[in-house]
Amino acid sequence: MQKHMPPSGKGTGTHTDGLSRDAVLNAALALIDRKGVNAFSVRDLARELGVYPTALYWHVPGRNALIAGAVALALRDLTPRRTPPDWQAGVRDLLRRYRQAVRAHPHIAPVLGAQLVSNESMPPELMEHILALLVRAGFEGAPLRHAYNTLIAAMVGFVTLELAPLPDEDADAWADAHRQRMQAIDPARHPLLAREMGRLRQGAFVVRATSGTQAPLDSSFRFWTETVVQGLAAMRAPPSGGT
Amino acid sequence: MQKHMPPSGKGTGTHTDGLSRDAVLNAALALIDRKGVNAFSVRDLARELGVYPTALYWHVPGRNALIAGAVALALRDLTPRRTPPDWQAGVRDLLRRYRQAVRAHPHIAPVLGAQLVSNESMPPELMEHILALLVRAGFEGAPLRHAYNTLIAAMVGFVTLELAPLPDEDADAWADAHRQRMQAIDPARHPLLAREMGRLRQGAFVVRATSGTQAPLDSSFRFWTETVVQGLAAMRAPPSGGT
DNA sequence: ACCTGAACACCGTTCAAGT
DNA sequence: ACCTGAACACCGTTCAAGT
Repeated sequence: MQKHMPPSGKGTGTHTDGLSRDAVLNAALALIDRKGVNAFSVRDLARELGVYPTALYWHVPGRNALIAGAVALALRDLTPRRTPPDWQAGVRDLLRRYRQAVRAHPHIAPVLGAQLVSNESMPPELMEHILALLVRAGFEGAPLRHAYNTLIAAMVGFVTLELAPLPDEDADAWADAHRQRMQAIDPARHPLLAREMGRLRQGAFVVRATSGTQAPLDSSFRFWTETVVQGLAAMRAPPSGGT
Repeated sequence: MQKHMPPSGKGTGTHTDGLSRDAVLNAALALIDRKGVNAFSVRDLARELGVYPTALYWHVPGRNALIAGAVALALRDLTPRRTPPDWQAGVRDLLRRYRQAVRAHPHIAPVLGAQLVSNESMPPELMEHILALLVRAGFEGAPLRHAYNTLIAAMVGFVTLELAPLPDEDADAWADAHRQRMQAIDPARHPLLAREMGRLRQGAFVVRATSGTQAPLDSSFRFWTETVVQGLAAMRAPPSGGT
């Protein structure tokens, strides 16, 4: 019944020969950092560790768990130790820290966006911290849950898109083709798109031909952060009449 | 040089025997709807079409293109024909329509969140429409680009998380384990999380044990939408002094 | 307890060959 | 123009066996 249960923390610790769950996950994260999640394979990882592929199954239930564990490592030091009194500063700080953490391991971005729930990558301290910020902002009851969902979506959403991987097989070929496609936009049918093309090419989702890894969207990220902070501030009280 | 170029639209059209790029992509979307993107395989698709796997390569360059094309199909009728005069209503409508489109094909959510850029899934009409809304809201110059990025992230972000697939192998086993994990939260270390547990289990990211497919987060989505609208409204003018 | 080794049932994609 | 058919170089995971 009870498998995948390594030496229990204490014990051994003398020789670095044996694999250990931690060593495996660290190696997995390193490999993902180099090749991306899609190209990440159990067999590659085993090769890297000088071990038969099946040896890994002693420490970890399978490929998915390897990825989830690696992502958890990447988010380990994300949560701040204290909740700042100013909730708006706290939100800004949270978004900034999350972005920093993912930027250190850009290839995990797709997993965070798409499989957030299915792994235990998200530390409970982070969720507690988010709730604390929102309680300080004055949310309670049902709206607290909605604000919680909103803040998590805000934290993950922008960064997932910003760091989304471009096709890395024939990277240059794709980039050229994409640039042409964008330059070929018909100004008659899409006037605004054509007019703003110059600016959008600098760094706009879908239009850009580079990933956020190479060309960070710093000022758009700040804009995003302010939008969220202002929006949450406005949502604290029930909408005051009007249209 | 020029491959993957089917009959050119006109012509034939008499017999439904030959594959045609469109038939292939439609079948791909149907298969993805049933099995999810991860489990989607070229060989399965070929089997379904009663054809050798390699036959598909005549109509489409490879697996990635199959997925991108299928996603593009799912977003085909997303863009509204006209830009409403009220930009706030337009934003609400856009987010709602996007969510509806993805809810019709929930398994494409991960791809949209993570690979938005790399495929041509995003129709140019949609980008034009987004720009039109934001111009109506009063954005121009650099802020227009930032608002564009913000609105796209807002459109994609929440829905990607809401419809993120849970582990579907041992679904029930995972759900039970996850519920226990959440129930075991230590109230001493995570007081707010423990206190709000009852409400959060109903439908909060990371905490919930069901996907948005089965348990939609309707009211949180409305909250999200309002937050974005209010936030954008606040960002139209430069922040007016104050702390 | 931890790893080897063989085996199973798959993959995506290439290339040459058919019609 | 469009598809067959064989082949290549991979996968993740199982199970029994070793030590």
